[in-house]
Amino acid sequence: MLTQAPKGTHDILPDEIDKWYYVEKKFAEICSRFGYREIRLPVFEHTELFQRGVGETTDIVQKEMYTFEDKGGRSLTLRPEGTAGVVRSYIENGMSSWPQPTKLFYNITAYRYEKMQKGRYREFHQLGVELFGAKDPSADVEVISLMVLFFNSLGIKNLTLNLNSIGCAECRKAYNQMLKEFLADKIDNMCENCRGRINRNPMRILDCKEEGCRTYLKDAPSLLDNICDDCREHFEKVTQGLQDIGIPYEIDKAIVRGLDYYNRTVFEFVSRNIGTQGTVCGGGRYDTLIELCGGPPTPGIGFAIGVERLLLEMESQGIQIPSRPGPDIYLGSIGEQADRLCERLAWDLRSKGITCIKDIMGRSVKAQMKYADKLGARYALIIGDNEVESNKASLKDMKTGESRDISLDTLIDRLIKKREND
RNA sequence: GUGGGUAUAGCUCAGCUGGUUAGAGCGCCAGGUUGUGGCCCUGGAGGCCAUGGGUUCGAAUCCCAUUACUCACCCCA
Repeated sequence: MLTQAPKGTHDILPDEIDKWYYVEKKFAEICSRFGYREIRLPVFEHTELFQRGVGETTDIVQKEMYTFEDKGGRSLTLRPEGTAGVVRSYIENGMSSWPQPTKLFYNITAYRYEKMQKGRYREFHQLGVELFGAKDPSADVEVISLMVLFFNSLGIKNLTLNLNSIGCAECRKAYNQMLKEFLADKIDNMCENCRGRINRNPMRILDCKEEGCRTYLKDAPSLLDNICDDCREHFEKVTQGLQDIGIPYEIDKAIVRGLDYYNRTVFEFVSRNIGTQGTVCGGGRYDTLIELCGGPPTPGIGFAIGVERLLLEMESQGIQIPSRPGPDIYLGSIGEQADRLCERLAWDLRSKGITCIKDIMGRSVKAQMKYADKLGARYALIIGDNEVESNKASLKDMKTGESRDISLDTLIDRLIKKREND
């Protein structure tokens, strides 16, 4: 236990950190291209926020939250997702009086007490955006196009964009009634899960994968076919907008999204080759959430990308991520005098912005060269008594293997010049 | 929460139906004559065989439990 990371967490080691930087940087870049600015929020919030914001009936709130009491007796919860916190901040900081719309993006860890499997962790990373104040369908299109551009910029192909509209509260009320009537004579023969859902959240029944239930559901009315005129028009404009810019999508009447706050447009990007947890990205519109949390009535829309799944997908597509170059130079030394000289040289080089590694192990020249090679150093310099005397040394190019005598006084200038040429 | 699989060196794995000092490759460290990496060669370190019980003359190997990892259901990013 002492030497084991908690279940569902994982270390990101130096060898893989470049991938993370790469993806995060790309995301920030694309977001700012659309005018989204980054927001950083606390890892924990008042438990109440998630109960209200995510929804009491959801699996997340009912059984997956990391909730604890602090020493002041407050009930706090590690965020299970990003939207609720952003909404809280939007209200608390009066963002409704900022120039509208408010466009935010974030890069967070999130926490859910879940049983692990491929692509599903208890601590996981999400990249997401939230757009407040725009109810127009073109906001939906913008957010979706941002994601597509992001995936494209990473070279990811073959993700399916699944799209649906789950209508507004009005349509859903009417639809739930319709669904209940449709199921009235069937529900007793359906699975336990469905029987529980019939009163709590009838729509979720459509999601059931049980063979038996599926046959009963074959002719069930779909929500999308029964949404109100306003919602229908909204959805049609969204699909039209996507067609206008050539973004392919599939209508999937089954996606409902597991969080209560969604309405109208919901969508996800799904992969077929990273296991059963194939949803790389999920999101949708939430026009009542801000008000529900105590803010002014404000429409909103957003999505979150699961970074672990994104990286899995990139790996499965064989996408190479450029890794950081090695140090500009390795300074090796033999003996105490030489080491002192290296110490000064290293300081000067680093002060000038040159990446420089010097020996601190007191190893043999051969061992030092091997080390320089493993680090991927561009150049290597070995300082011994002779070099201390003459203030000259031979600079070795680790790529070509060629060496050249140079004066130590000109080392920095030379390295800067060489780096520009590379 | 339900079910399946797995657990031997830092990593990837051998170790057959129980038999004495537990193995390989990679990695790490050190050497292969004077102060220079990659290839090659040699040597070394590193394992209470996940933990705890049992069966047996004898267990890494068989049985049980625990824990962890993993995959699937559920749900989701």
